[in-house]
Amino acid sequence: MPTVLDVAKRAGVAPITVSRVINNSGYISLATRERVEAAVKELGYVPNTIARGLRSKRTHTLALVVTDITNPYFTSMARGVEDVAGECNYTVIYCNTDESEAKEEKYANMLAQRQVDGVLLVPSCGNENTIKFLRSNDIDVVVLDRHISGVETDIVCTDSKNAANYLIKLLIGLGHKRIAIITGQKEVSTSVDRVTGYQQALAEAGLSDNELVFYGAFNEQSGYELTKQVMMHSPKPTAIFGANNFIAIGIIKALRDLNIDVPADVSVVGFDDLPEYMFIKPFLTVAKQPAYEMGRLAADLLLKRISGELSEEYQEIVLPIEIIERESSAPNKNG
Amino acid sequence: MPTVLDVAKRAGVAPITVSRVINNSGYISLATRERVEAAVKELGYVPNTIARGLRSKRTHTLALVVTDITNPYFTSMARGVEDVAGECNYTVIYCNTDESEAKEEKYANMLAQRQVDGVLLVPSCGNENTIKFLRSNDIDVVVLDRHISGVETDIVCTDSKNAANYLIKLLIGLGHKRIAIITGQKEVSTSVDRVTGYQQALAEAGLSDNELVFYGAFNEQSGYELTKQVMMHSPKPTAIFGANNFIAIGIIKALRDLNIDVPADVSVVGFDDLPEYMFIKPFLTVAKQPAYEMGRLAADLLLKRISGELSEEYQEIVLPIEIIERESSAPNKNG
DNA sequence: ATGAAAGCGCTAACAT
DNA sequence: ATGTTAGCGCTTTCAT
Repeated sequence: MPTVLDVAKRAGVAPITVSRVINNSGYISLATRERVEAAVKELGYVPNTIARGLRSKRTHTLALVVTDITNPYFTSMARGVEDVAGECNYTVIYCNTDESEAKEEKYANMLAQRQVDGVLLVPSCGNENTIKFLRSNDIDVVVLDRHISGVETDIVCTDSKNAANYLIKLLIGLGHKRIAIITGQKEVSTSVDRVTGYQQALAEAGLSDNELVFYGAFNEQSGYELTKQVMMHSPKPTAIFGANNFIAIGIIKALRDLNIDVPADVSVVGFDDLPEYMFIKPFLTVAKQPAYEMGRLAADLLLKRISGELSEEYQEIVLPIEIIERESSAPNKNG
Repeated sequence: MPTVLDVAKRAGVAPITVSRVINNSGYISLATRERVEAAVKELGYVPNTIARGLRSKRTHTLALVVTDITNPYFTSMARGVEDVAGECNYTVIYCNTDESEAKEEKYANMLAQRQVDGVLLVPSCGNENTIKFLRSNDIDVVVLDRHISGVETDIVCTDSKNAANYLIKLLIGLGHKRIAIITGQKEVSTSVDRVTGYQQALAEAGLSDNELVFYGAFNEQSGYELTKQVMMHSPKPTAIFGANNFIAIGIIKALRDLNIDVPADVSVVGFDDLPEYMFIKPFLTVAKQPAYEMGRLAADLLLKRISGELSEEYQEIVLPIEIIERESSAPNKNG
């Protein structure tokens, strides 16, 4: 693969001149520029960002650290990040922490090694170590979604407390008096904020004695299990607030398994919307491809290919498709 | 920030020895190893992957190029890729092409510049240029989901034709005779494969005369519009096959807008499942955060911070939350 | 408007 | 088991 030197020789100039043409920096005569550009084309030269980064201390790379890209909330966020980054010729590395402090640390370390220019961080835990560590490695950080204590930082978020307050008032307005909240980890700001909003709404309605707060984790399983606990409470709540989308799903499933009707028996409200298209009825009959498994196998294959441990022959891996019949397909009665 | 040299001095060894300790390569006495490790810790040394990559020609970086990370099918795939990569200390850059050949080319270029070790590619178009270009830059490629013509390659995919064939047979088994297929671009292999499976199933049932094939794009809008066209056909089809999840959603919405009942009037089957949690009833009342916008604003803020064009003060951007009332919250009738 | 020299931080290749 | 030397490809710095 050609380097600046090759291009320089071809164009009869010094390497630095090639650099100047490519980066549009400094003064270059039109004639020189044209000769250099011609040489670049002829040789199919592609500048090496790695080498550039080593010298210039800018890698033109960002990282997005979320808890789980699979949560549609973070998926949308990721797409937003990538769109802007792409427009600016930045590249985005993404990482899933699964709310684990250990994974967050591991990734922070990887990102520092990689000299990314900046990190967009949804903090998995309440503490400021990651931010401090990244900063100590000259990496800018913008926090997303959750507040962090113990350190000042750029942050983009919403007003969870207020929204939670509003949701609870909505339930109170519907006549509910025993309202439970099922939320995430105590250490996460959004978890706490949503509880605070909940408590304030109850207090304002003189219902503070009815507080029913359940901390857990921001996933479906936790929502499911805590709902079963909640419903053993006596008297039972008539409404439940799930503090994120996955918890709300867990709630709905648990209530269904308990034969409790929503909303006739218990009202449910949630936080974070699910993609609009999930609200379509009827349920689709589909051919389901094993997307996650495909991703895993492909990455595995690629890594093996890279390490050279594969024979020359190209491989084709074909995975089975599962057919799932649901209500959208029914016997024909229309001729 | 400390370098190998600093660590080497501190430990009283040569830089290469530090390198050997860090990479677990070559023979190192226990005593030396311990001294080096101590020095690493004391200085808070973090190896520079960029410099390493420049020398060793391995960046430990993969790229995942999909059409749209927002499609849950690709989201799951991405998570699978990242899990494996993370376990191997590889990092993943991801890119959305939106089925655009131009974007694919642009990203291929960016990735070559960045010297990624390998690319996982869902080809946006049928042609082999991207693969050839990447290979000419010493980058390994594994193709995902779609076949490509004109070049041999590693590939991970499913048997679309067969699954499509099965779905159509299922409809035929339900008594449907006029079945339409709404699919994606003619240039995309999965699009063609699914049509082929459809055609074969019809042929086997002696229904070839009833073929109703509509090519468009793999998105909701295309599914929506083509459905309106399909339903102007006379006699109307009694079943429609949507060749991916977004198309199927478009179909369902169009039929709803046309006051056509699914499945009483028209059966619908799709390709690619939607996340399981999408099939819960009732519809949740939620507080919806503007995730995409948050991502965009945060990336923007970070890039500005990196470029130094921001004042010293940290910024806090708080976005509004939208409350969406649906059926899951109802008046209390349970005391 | 162009170039020469140096060096970013690391590791491959070759000693010892 | 450890060290020396050189150089990856680029851009900064300082000339001219």
